[in-house]
Amino acid sequence: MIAIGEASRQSDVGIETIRYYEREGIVPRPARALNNRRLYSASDVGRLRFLKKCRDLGFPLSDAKALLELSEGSAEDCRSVKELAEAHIASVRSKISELRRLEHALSELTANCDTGNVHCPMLQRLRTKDDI
Amino acid sequence: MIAIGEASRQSDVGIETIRYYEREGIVPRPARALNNRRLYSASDVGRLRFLKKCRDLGFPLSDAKALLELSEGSAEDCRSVKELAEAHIASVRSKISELRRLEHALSELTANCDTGNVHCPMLQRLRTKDDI
DNA sequence: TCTTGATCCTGTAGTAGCTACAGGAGTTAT
DNA sequence: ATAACTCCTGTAGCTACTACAGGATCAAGA
Repeated sequence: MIAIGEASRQSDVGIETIRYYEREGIVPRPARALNNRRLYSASDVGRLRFLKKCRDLGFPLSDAKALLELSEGSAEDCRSVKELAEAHIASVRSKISELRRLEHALSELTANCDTGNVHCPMLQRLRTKDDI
Repeated sequence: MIAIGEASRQSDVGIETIRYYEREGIVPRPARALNNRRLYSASDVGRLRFLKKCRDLGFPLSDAKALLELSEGSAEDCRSVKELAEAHIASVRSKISELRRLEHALSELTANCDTGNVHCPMLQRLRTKDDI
């Protein structure tokens, strides 16, 4: 059993974040030493690492929590995992295309930008153009 | 001079958002009628529309505020506009590549997902794999 | 033994950019 | 007169942390 600082180091999840996950009920409350300090087991650290990977993959915390529960459940509900993952992939793809649209619009807007202009073409279009 | 509801309709900025912009000092405080209701001029609406376009382009509100100020300033500082825009384009591009990395990782993780699996391969990899 | 520095505790507030109330007052149409 | 609408202020909620404040405890060295 290790203290929170060591659990943080082993899982690469910040100390404050660990306590936050506990407050939010994402991870179970850990054991406590006689001096009231939190004590983490290997499987506690495993949960934190699991959550870290989910978050690194961009899953919202609620999904990460659900995935963790699926992972701990008796029957591994592969279908639910797949649904969560595919919904997330879809949202990632839609973010990508939205950002590409932005990139395109911004490139167009700044195309005529030259530092010597008296009237800034980008500002003019932001003032007047109806569609971006 | 129009009321806030009409200004909201004309600018496509929500009523609560307009009041929020006022609180935050993004737009100047509008005139008030004798009954204390806000009154917006055509240029007030113009400012809101300008901000809306900046936000739609993904500029953070602080940038939108700066661009609005540049747009209202006496000398149009095209160089500053260009700097803001290019920094923003860079951040959009970096978000895109991060999301593409995620998309790739997620596709790999779900590649072996099939609803009939007894052990979910994605969960297994989330539990064990060190690098995502 | 004393002290120093590291670690831990709880609880609260801040971040971005809104959005959604509550509770009340005034306006407009029938 | 009454109902439905719009407006007002002020506060709280959203995501997922992060950063304190103010205090307790612990380990190691002089």
